[in-house]
Amino acid sequence: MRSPAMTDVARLAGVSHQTVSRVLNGHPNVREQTRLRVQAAIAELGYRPNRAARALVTGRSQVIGVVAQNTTLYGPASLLAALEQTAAEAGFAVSVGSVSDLDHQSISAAVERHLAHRVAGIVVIAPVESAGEALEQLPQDVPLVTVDGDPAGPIPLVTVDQVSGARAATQHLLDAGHRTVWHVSGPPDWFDSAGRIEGWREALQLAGAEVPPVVPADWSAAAGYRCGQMLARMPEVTAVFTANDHLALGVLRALHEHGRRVPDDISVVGFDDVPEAAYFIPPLTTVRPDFAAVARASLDLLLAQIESDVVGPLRRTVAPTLVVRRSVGAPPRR
Amino acid sequence: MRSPAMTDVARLAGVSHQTVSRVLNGHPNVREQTRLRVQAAIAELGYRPNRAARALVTGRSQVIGVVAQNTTLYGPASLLAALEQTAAEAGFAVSVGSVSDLDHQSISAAVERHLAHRVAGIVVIAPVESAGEALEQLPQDVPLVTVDGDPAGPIPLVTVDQVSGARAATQHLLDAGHRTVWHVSGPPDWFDSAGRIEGWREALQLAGAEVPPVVPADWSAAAGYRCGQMLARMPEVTAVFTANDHLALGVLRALHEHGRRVPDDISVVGFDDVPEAAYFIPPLTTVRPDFAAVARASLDLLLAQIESDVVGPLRRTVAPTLVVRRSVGAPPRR
DNA sequence: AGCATCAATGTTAACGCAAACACTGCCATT
DNA sequence: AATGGCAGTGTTTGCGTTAACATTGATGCT
Repeated sequence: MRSPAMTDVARLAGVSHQTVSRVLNGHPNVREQTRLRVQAAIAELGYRPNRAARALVTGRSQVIGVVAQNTTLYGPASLLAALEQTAAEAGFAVSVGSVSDLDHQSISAAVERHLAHRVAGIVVIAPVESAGEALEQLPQDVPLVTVDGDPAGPIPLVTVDQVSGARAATQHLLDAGHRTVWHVSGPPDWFDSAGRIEGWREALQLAGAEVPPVVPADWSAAAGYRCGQMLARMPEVTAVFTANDHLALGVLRALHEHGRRVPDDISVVGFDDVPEAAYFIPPLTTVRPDFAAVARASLDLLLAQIESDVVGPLRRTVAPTLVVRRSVGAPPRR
Repeated sequence: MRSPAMTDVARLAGVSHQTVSRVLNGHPNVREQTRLRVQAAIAELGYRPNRAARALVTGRSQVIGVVAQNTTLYGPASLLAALEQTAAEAGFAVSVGSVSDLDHQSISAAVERHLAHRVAGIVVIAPVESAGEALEQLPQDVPLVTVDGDPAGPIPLVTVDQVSGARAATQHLLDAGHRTVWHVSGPPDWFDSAGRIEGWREALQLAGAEVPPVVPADWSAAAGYRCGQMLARMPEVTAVFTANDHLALGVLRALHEHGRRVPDDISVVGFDDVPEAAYFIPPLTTVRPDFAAVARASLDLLLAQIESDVVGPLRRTVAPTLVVRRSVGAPPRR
């Protein structure tokens, strides 16, 4: 028994399938009484429009493709969830296309998979340079938005304001009385890392503070732990801003093992506000990006392109907020 | 300029569109020379088959729908990522359908959204009773697999062996010399919670140990912290098994604040092995579920149904492994 | 009254593809 | 030489939908 199609509904309601289509798509010129009859027939048959057929005839499906690398990380996972929810509210489904690397080939392959499905638009979470390059070379026949992509690139972009977030974090530490702030950074090829470094450096320079060398890491607690072990041995370090919360966690443990108390001896600030950051030892002061806002902005940009075919250097920035907890204090008296 | 269709390829290759179709779908009876000509034409035009058209004519798209509640949590996020990857390898795309609640209505709505797209199959991450009930009442015209669903239900199911994992965790604590083990559990309506409670209780009973009352919580570090504050005040508590790692994190902090050292005074074991568990203070002994294996099993079951229409009480269980770190030690001498 | 207008509805033609069926040679068998 | 089978290919049909166009009947205007 195949599922009912539009003609079945039409037959039951005593109208043509086209009228059913009009009811379904909210066209104006349908008599109220007819509309009700059709809707009753739809309900009675449990009819559900076939999106594939609609996609075929309109050339676009009501699906948005998302390309991301590692949806296990807190940031991407949150973003994906927010995108899905926002898209659902706008009547779109979300199809995920994970990708092992953010190199040219993987990105193109993922995008083309989405293209084969005739998605209405694509959101690429493209935090590294190579991703941006890959996208620029893509056939531009589908609405595209990048998130956390290349701020200097030509592709419509939504991004968390890394710079202002990092600035706020650093300023917060300076305000507490620290002479300077060290920074444990994320992977060097991520734009997120670059932005956070930039904001940190700006805040220091603005305050006339010395700018220590960046301590390079990745996003993992493991790397944070390694860097923390080093920082713990340097008595002049009294304040650390890490590029994310997991790095902070690693740093916290290293400091703890070396007997350096937080915040009494060293203050620490993270980035992301993962849900458990409030339960680190001590509770972590951190910067919270608004993923829902990023998702909304991305969809806005995408829908704007879908509906009006304007492709321009669209850009949207979402400001994060500082969440103050107990991991920051005054520097120790010398 | 619309994108090329099969007929365009056919014209260029000097064959009929049907031959192009045969080449695309790997049908045998095509001369090698013809195949090459067609493939050359495909490459030249940059032709890409229209999945929507294929879905229309075959009645099934090469898409698998996933229904999940909160893909921000580590477990669901990992599972989703693993599913996506496994599905991609089998030539399927994954469409996500998040759901705010796991009640009847939300689940049905999400499933029906997927049905409208004529997905080939649906994976429901359905860890609570109400989800199972909703699914049983659904029209059974699409292959369906639940993950972490009702072990007693009639729907094909893949599940992490919560019981054996919890048993191993508890046994590990008993082996370290503890007289008994306390358990901080997850939300009471989750099957995961129930399974972990069951395994914990089994291990205690098998060892002839006293079974303390379950300490009820949810999955959050906040709840873990609250329970930890209580447990910290009870001198007889020397070993705690928490239903997940974030609970353990909260417990660890509460214990730390009360001056109870881990593992010297109290031992703690978690569940999930989140990436940062190794950097808790101290590094957390925990149970690691194999999400990739769960994803593979789910897809196996789904593809089996898709290909052969066998719907039976299929069931697959994936055993987790204990990861030993430093949060477990011998109980303090009295 | 006659005609234009317009709302409400129906009819037809795509969209791109795969399945069913039909056709064409060629080869092996009788 | 006639027959049958079969590999290789083409033709036709229909999937469920929307868009474009066609039709109908009622209304308002001159």
